Amino acid sequence: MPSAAGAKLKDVAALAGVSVGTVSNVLNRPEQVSTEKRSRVLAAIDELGFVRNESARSLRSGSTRSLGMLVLDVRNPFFTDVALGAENVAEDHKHSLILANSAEDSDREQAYLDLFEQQRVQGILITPFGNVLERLETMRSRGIPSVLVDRLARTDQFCSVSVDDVAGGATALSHLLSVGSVRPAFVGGPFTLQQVEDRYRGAADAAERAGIRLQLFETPDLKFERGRHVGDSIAKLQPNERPDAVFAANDQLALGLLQSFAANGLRVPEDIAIVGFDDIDFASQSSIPLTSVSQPRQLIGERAAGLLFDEIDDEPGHVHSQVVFTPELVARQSTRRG
Amino acid sequence: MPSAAGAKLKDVAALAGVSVGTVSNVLNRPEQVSTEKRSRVLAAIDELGFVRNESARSLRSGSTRSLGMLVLDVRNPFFTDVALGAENVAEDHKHSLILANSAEDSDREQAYLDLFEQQRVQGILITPFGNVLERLETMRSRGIPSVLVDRLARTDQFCSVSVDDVAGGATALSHLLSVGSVRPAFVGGPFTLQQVEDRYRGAADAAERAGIRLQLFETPDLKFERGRHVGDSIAKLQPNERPDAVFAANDQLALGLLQSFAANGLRVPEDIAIVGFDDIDFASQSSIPLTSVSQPRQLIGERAAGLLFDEIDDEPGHVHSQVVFTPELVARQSTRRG
DNA sequence: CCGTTGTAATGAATCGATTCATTTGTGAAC
DNA sequence: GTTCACAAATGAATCGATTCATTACAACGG
Repeated sequence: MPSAAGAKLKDVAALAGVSVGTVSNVLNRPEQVSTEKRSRVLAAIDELGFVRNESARSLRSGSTRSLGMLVLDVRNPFFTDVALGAENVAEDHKHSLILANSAEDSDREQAYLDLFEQQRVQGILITPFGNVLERLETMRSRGIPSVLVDRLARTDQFCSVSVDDVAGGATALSHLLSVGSVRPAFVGGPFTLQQVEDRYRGAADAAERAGIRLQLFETPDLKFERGRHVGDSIAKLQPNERPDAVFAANDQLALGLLQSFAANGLRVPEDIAIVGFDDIDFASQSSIPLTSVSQPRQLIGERAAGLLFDEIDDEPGHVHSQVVFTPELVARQSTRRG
Repeated sequence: MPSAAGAKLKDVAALAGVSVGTVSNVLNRPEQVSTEKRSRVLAAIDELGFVRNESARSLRSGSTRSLGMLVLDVRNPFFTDVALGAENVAEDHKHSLILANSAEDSDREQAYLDLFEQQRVQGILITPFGNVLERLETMRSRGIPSVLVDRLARTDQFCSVSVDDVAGGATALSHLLSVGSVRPAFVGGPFTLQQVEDRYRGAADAAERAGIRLQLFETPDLKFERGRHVGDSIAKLQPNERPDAVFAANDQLALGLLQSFAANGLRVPEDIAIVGFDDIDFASQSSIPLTSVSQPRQLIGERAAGLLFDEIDDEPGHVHSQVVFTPELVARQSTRRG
């Protein structure tokens, strides 16, 4: 249990009686070193408590063993799951993942991109918030590629991994119809969010195909509180003009509706059914388990990281690709047919 | 919008017509450079798109601008909140926080400590899982101090920031008594977890002081599913031998109980009241909002990071301190008195 | 015995920013 | 006019690991 402070490669070489080059080889290409010297070096490393200096390593070799990941909100379980998937892949490639939180703030987003650039990460996984695509392109031209996560690249300048929200919206609404809804409603907003727009469009189209009108309750955000608020106004409506089922643009909103309905004495699903979107853990853990549209979160992270490594490893021959997952519905009690 | 690839400090110096030392000064001590040269340098930096190489910087200067943080489970909202608090403080000190997930796995924990050591982080925030205290001490002796998070240091070798779980347990139980419980129960385990042990002891002592017996339902873990399972067996008991209130060791467990009781037709809080621990967001977002014992999560992270910087900045004179927060109860509908 | 081939090992040069001892320049003081 | 103080600027040395051209040596064939 040695505790010498700050041994460096040179010291190891001296103690083992070999050259610095040999020590470096033991660290990086152990198969090219004779068994005898290798074990002498390893013994010396152990005795001195030598830890290799990553700064020096990456300065000389020109490459860091790390990826940067920039998400909109670390507190959102969706993103931690995606990050988990990405981290697993990074680990397989012996890279580490630096997770950063733009917190839906353009300045922070820029600052973290600065940081990633300074740290010379090998690549970036990002759910863009502000207007950063142009910057990402110049970063790629300087050798730092990026992959868009949870956002379809409209250009073919990037790889992206996303989910087909239109299909998800259609699935959700079809499900409501299949359990007997004749007066469905959509709750969500703002429509400037592509995902809200897509989920609504999918649902509206599905309703139209069935010859049914989809009522709309537009909201300025997707938070729990907002759901409770909208829920209160829905509960106040006369039974004959009240929706018999709602599709909420995400689970937070859906949980808010659920709480409000419970507080207002509406029975779910008998009086009104609810389907959410994202299938966060708490959807299934609610008192009345929530039906939700599920996205393969870890898989999204894994594929994104996979694409990124493709581009890192094969820079010239790389062809950008857009991976789009189709979400699936998980039926639970909140839409159980009576 | 320049796109030259890989400009380095020397290039900037050449373009601005100054020495490399001056450019470095503009970057690090701008007040020591004349206004004229400073602006010439800044213009050159801009024109070349120069980004300083952090590896080279920290190799030469011997210090990185980063902290490592190692938590038990990034998917647990408790830890993301703590991390958020720590990150804010790190940002104030112009440091970045590298967040890693030991996932309650000793090997991963060791691997991340290796990584932190190689990256020469300035300090470490850690919720230890395996037996790492000894290693942390040798790391400190090599210049990397650490602070224990959500865990009271039993030695005075470390700073720590934690919560008084005994007091929290007592508060929870007193609350149940105050709303009229005469047959309370505790649900939680394993008792090898210090936190479970403490919360139970606090509750048991409070019950004893009131001359009331605290029933115990021990569990092998603290997960949602487990709560549902225990809830089912509690619901099967005869009304006269069934607890009239339960204190769950954490919110996951409490939510499981809640779901089970709802499914079994027990009314909360009329038939049985519930109090949880942690006050995660979803506690308040449940259909029946959950009373819970709340820990100042972000504050924990902030204080921990603060103590760490104290030690980093003032290595010789630093005295370790143990910060212990007292949690507080947030009463909601699940214990509303009838 | 010489030449060839291949494996191990060597160590000086290198990555790019920072540091610091030194030089240059300016103005004030005498 | 000389000295002194002080600010500004310089550039060579440096951090520590990696790289790669070179050397050392052994084995083998002819």
